[in-house]
Amino acid sequence: MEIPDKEENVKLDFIRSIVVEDIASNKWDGRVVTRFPPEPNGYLHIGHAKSICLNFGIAAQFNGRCHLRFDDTNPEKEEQEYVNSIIEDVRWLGWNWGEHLYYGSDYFDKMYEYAIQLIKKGKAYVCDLNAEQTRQYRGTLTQPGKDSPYRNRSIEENLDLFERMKAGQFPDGSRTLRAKIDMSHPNLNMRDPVMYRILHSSHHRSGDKWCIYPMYDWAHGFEDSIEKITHSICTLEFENHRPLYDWFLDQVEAYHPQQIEFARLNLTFTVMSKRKLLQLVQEKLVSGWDDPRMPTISGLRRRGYSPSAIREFCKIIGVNKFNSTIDFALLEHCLREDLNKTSARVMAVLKPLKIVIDNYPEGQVEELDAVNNPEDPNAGTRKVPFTKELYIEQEDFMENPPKKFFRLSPGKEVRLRYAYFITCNEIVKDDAGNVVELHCTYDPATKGGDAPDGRKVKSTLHWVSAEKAIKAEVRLYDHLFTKENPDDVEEGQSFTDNLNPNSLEILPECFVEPSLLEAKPLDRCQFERLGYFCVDPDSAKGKLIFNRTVGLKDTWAKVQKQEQTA
RNA sequence: UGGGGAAUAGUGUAAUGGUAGCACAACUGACUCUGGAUCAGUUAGUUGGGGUUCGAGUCCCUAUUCCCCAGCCA
Repeated sequence: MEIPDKEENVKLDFIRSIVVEDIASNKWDGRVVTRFPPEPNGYLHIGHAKSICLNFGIAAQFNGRCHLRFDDTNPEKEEQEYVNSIIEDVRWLGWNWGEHLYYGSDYFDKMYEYAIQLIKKGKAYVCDLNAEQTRQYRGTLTQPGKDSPYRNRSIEENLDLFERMKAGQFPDGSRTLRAKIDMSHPNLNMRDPVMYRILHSSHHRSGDKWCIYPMYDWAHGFEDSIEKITHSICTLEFENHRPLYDWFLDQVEAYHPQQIEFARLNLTFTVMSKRKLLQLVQEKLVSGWDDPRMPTISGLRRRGYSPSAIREFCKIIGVNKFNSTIDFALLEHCLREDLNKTSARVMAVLKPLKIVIDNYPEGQVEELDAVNNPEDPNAGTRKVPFTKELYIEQEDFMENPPKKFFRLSPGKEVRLRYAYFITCNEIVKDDAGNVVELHCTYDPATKGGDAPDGRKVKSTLHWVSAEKAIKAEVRLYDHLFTKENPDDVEEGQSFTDNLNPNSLEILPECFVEPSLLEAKPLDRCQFERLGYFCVDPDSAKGKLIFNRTVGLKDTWAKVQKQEQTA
């Protein structure tokens, strides 16, 4: 497993500043305890990574600890599959919670005791209003609510009714336990919020033990409290809930962590809500939660992202209290920066064009030395076989090249990387006029790629031996959505209308150099001049499949684009 | 029109009353056996209006804009 970098040098964002102050004032006896509390109702995505890196990062930086806690208070949406994936993803990102793996559902008994306590204080009551009535009684943003007719039941009656709710004597939705706060409070969350609802639903952990389940507001503070969390970090939309968080904890005089809210991550060209990601999966608009186009951790992993690239990204985007949308290019920048340092280089040809070296001996095979990673001398070298018939990239040849095209064209000399200078002499076309084969000559004196006479070429091409190369499938990806903001839709449309029809391009007939024969799923490498690639888990013995993680920066593509628009 | 938050280059993010800095993006150029990488450089910013102050992105007032809240979801 990759180990996260030292967290010591992380700049002090507003949350870390609070932590530093609290340590200085000894507010929590010097303790720093954070938690990452996902609900297991979906797969984790890059937005969660921001929260994970924040919480685990703070713990690492300040000698504290961070708990992984499943906030599993709604059995209707939660599944073990999600628990498993979340554990895998957080671990893959490189974080370690030690023995501190918890489940909110493990605290249900304690929460129930607290509820009894609140009823006994006259601060909670069983309400017989149904969901619709409850909404009507709540009032609106500008109008106060009305007290429930059941608001003033006696403590004894409430105790009895709540006991019978727990015992399963009432059907779903027939009653709730509510906090007695203030139906005219300007913050709607304080208008007698529901603490428990009746749900005869089997829980992924507690099974059928309970048929009443705590609501988030009631449960979350106690989960934090029981675990002696110091800084309970959550996203902005919970700001309105903080008064309730505080109220509940204070009513029962429980240990009281500090809730701090920060802005969730938004990224261009993608959606980040679990609901929408679920929809993409359920409607089969992607191949699954781990589709390489998904912003999920599992999707990014399969795409070839490295944990350290994601961590670096989370580190540099900062933490704040206002909504912002990060340019996807920044994520890709972090990716390339990491992959450039760590990826072994290999040669692969995606759209092959056969070339024949006319003056190269028939049947001869030369094993040429190639550098594995120019950024890392320790990565060593490997042998690449050179033969009379080769493949180069179709895009690397043009019959009638424009001025700025440096690659192969009739009469032009280029270098084949680590091999020889070659010159194109003859073009073979099919009946339709497509170039299907090139005849070239090589200069034996340029073996290894340097001309003894000091002559220069403008371009170096990648290539593979037609006889020795391995066939492979390559999957190219583009943004899943065509718009920077996929939610930018016409009236009546949905974000799925902005799906990019060209987000996946499958190239079934590619060739990679033979050193890749033993490549295993999730192995990463750079295809020289093309980009970073990763072996897809769909690969089987004898059938290699590569995902393009991200392309290399391509100034030629930029030049082409400029000329098109000019 | 209730309450809670927030506004710094195109995008992010620093500056905690004292020269508005950094990154990404874009654009130049150098170098290169990856048109990669690397290096050098350019463009570009404090939401508006008042006030306090020797001095304001920062403090005060005011206006504007944006986000969140009316689940028995989290």
